[in-house]
Amino acid sequence: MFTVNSTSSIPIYEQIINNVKEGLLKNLLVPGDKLPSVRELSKTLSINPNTVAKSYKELENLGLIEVIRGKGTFISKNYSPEPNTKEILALNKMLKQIVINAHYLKLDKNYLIQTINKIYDDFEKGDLND
Amino acid sequence: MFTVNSTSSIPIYEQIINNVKEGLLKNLLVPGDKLPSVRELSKTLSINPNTVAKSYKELENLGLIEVIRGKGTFISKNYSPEPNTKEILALNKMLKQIVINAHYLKLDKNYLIQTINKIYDDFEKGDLND
Amino acid sequence: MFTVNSTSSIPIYEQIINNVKEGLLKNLLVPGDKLPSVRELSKTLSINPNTVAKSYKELENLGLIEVIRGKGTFISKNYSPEPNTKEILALNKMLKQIVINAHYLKLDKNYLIQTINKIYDDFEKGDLND
Amino acid sequence: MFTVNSTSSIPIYEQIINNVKEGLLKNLLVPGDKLPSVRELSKTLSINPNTVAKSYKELENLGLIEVIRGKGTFISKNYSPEPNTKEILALNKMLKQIVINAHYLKLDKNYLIQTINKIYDDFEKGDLND
DNA sequence: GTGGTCTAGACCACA
DNA sequence: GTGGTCTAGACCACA
Repeated sequence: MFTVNSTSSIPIYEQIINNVKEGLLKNLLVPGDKLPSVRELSKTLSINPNTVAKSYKELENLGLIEVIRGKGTFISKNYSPEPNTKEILALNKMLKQIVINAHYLKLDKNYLIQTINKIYDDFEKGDLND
Repeated sequence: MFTVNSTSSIPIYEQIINNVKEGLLKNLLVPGDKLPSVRELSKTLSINPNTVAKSYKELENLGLIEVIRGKGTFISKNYSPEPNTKEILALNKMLKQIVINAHYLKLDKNYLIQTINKIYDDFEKGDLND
Repeated sequence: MFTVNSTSSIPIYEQIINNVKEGLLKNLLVPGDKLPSVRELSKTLSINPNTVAKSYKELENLGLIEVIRGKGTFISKNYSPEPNTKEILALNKMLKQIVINAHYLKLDKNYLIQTINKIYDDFEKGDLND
Repeated sequence: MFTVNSTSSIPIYEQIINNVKEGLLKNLLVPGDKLPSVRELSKTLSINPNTVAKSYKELENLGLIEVIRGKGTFISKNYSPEPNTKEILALNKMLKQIVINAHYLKLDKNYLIQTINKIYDDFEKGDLND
């Protein structure tokens, strides 16, 4: 469930954040679940513990996970984002950017909507391919 | 039509590329249009000429613009992307990432589709607000 | 009267110390009162006995509680802090830090004084909410 | 204006954050001011650049400073906290904690209010002692 | 020159 | 054993 690609242009610590978000979507992670410890995950992924720690810190800032000192790191139980938060605005900007890019690639609205439908279908079918 | 934000996390040179793509979507730019010169645009935006040059270089690589020596830089007349190009795959990945982020923000498929519809509506109405 | 939050950034052993101090302010604890035993409290709060023991040790160092061997732990009867002790200096530093933080949050002196008045009012009314 | 104490129990990176907040209160820093670069400040304070970078990152998350890539770090021009933000709630909790500590140190409401008044007076007089 | 990312490794508080 | 802090130092994108 945790996989990172060190040659990607996306920083490793962001890939880990995405791994967790994706795990939530796929129900591989549910509130209360314990994440691997910083040291453990860094070994599994053959990366530096600091890099994992950075990911966990950001996930904590996002409110997605909670750290219990001396015990470990857990998926938050009561996570609920405020509407109109910075992140929702950021997501809207990303969508707008996608529309712009689609247009220049000669792809239209239907293409986008169909692709979104397909992505949701894949998740429901448990199709976990990248 | 060219606006950049130096504090954004998106590199300025990418913002310029986005400006051009957005101009195409809004029909502010059509094939054959002349772009401002590197020096001119760098003055207008108060940024380093190297940054503008980098944007134009990438736009040229993308096939979106053409440089005619001694005359200037123009929107390509015969631009048509290959299907299944790297960029379409990248766009699909961005869409998938958006679905993942939407889920963790408790936003569902309908929200995404409605937002996309809204973005297209805004562009059609000529509503150019950010 | 004893409540701890394992996800808080404040160590649990300090939260217990604060519980006792708060109990004194609210007159839930008065000199001579018996505190629960280390084992008892650790069970009630579902935390490690070592953590409770650490709290009691520090409260004893502060002079706030007294251990009577074989009988238990009690709120000190003759507690009176020396003026200008380390702790008073620490409290002054905290106040200064609060002033600095208030300013950067655009809150002024009146806000702080009103809030302090409100806190005292709440305690007098027996309003024990957090 | 930047001073850190490596023997303090407050992490160095937090001390730097406090330095900036304090500079704002004393008007040693005003919106638009450039902060020393990460490398520069790390040399001045004889600490590791990563530690300075961590401070700057958090100040950026707080919205107090803005990073302009390749140019440097600046005090935000349009900083205005949302009311009832997490930080204001945290400040209120700190105030409550101070009231509790004051009581156990036999200090009363008047002491706190007088001390706050004194702190503001000192800042107005330009008394920058710690 | 500027900040961002990452590795390697030490030491610490907390539970 | 758990995460938090810090140092030392490398490499990179951006302007």
